[in-house]
Amino acid sequence: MRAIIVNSVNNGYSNCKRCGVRQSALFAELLEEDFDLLHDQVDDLDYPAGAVVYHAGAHGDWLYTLRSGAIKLVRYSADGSQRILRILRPGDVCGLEALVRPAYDHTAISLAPLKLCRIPRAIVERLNRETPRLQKPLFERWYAALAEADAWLAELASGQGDVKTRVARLLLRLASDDRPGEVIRLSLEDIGAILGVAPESASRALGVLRRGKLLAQSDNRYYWRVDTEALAATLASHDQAA
Amino acid sequence: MRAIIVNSVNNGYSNCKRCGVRQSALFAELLEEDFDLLHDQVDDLDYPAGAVVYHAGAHGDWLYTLRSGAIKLVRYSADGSQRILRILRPGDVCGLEALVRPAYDHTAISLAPLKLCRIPRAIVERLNRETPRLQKPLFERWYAALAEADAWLAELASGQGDVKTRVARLLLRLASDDRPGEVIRLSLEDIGAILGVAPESASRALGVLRRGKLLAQSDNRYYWRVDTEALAATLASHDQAA
DNA sequence: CGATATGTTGAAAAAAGTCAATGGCAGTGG
DNA sequence: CCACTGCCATTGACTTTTTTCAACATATCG
Repeated sequence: MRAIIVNSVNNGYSNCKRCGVRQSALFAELLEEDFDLLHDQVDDLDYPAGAVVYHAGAHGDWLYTLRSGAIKLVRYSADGSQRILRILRPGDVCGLEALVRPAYDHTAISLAPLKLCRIPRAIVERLNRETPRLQKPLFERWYAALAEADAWLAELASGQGDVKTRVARLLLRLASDDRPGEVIRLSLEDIGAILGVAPESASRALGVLRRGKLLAQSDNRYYWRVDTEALAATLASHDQAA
Repeated sequence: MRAIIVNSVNNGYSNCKRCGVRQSALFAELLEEDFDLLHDQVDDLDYPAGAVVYHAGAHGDWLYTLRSGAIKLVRYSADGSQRILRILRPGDVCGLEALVRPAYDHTAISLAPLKLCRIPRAIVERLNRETPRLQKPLFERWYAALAEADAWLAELASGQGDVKTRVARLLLRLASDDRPGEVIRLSLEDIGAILGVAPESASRALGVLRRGKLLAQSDNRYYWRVDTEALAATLASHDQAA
């Protein structure tokens, strides 16, 4: 579980330029010349499910872009309870705070087998110093993280409906174009750590969705099959009523 | 209430350079020469309590730095309910998203009479283009907003204790060195919109704090008097027990 | 194939929400 | 200056939701 597998040390020129997530990722606007700086510096990593990419408090030496899988960002309280602050999906960047603070703020744990690119912080800083083209994507990333946090506060926190509707909203929010009809599978404990509810309550909410044919097992053990449209419709009518 | 009072159009050179919140604000690291760009562009505004600084969806033409008072950032749901996503205090920057999106994400409303500086977005963008010195403070601001959102998710959201402890944590988090022993006074409805609880529940929680001498009226109608140390101690022992 | 994790379900207890009545304060207008 | 009005806060009684605890089922992994 703690093993990390380094697939290959690529040269940035050939791999990053062609990377599938490049459009949505950090290096979308770089030019040919800029990629020379990445040469041999970006590593391509695989992690199994449940692996820790980094711990809160660890020295922030790398930024990561997620190519496939999903990551939970966790914060542990003094009393040992945990809270999940965000779920990252392909295209997202992880560890941005390394650009501003010496250490990571959260613990990053994989929810499914990961493919990610590990970029030394120093390289990002240098690129950012030497070309103006990295700044906009970086601002976009900061904004994306903040917008996601705001959405969780506004939609998922308590007072925004009963547990059942909040679980439904969470599933809908986790849906991505990346895997249509599929949503990353969360443990009851994880749902609890996102919504601030007891795992039993999460179980009951999922039960209702399953019975309503809105949720089912997927072929892939790390994902659920979700009827996104029907779910959205249910939520819309529910909101209307309220 | 909708009136805004423009105190004075200063010239950036003389006023911004000497501004009390400059150290913690956007322009901390600028040099003499950079201030020439600010000349006559930064306005000094006063708002009464309860005034709207900008509406969600409005064109994001300005960034604001808060010099005194407090601002709530509000998001309204489809059903008319509101959620408060952050409370800004002196030194904070407001409307950062204007650098990345055409419109503001939240509605900004004053909780007490405000003094703030209004900076045209274009000026910030230009300064940022022409000097590398603005980038770090901007990154810091993005990070500060995100760190605050994370803290609210982790400490204030449901599942992190009963209403009473969450209200206590909120008060503690709103305390600032700016006004030692004082905390911005929130209406019960606002506390509800932050914590996702009913105003009546907030009232009962405040009642307990008042009876424990941890909370009292202040001379200033817009603030509470809070025994910060005692409050922190109460919370610490409570956490320990749990 | 058993052992441990994780998920499900029921019943009781606790927390918070709702509803309604009351009280207090601020600002308004006689 | 006082009474009136409207808004916000407080409090109690009752209802609903959610948690908790416990038992049981199911799946996963060695």
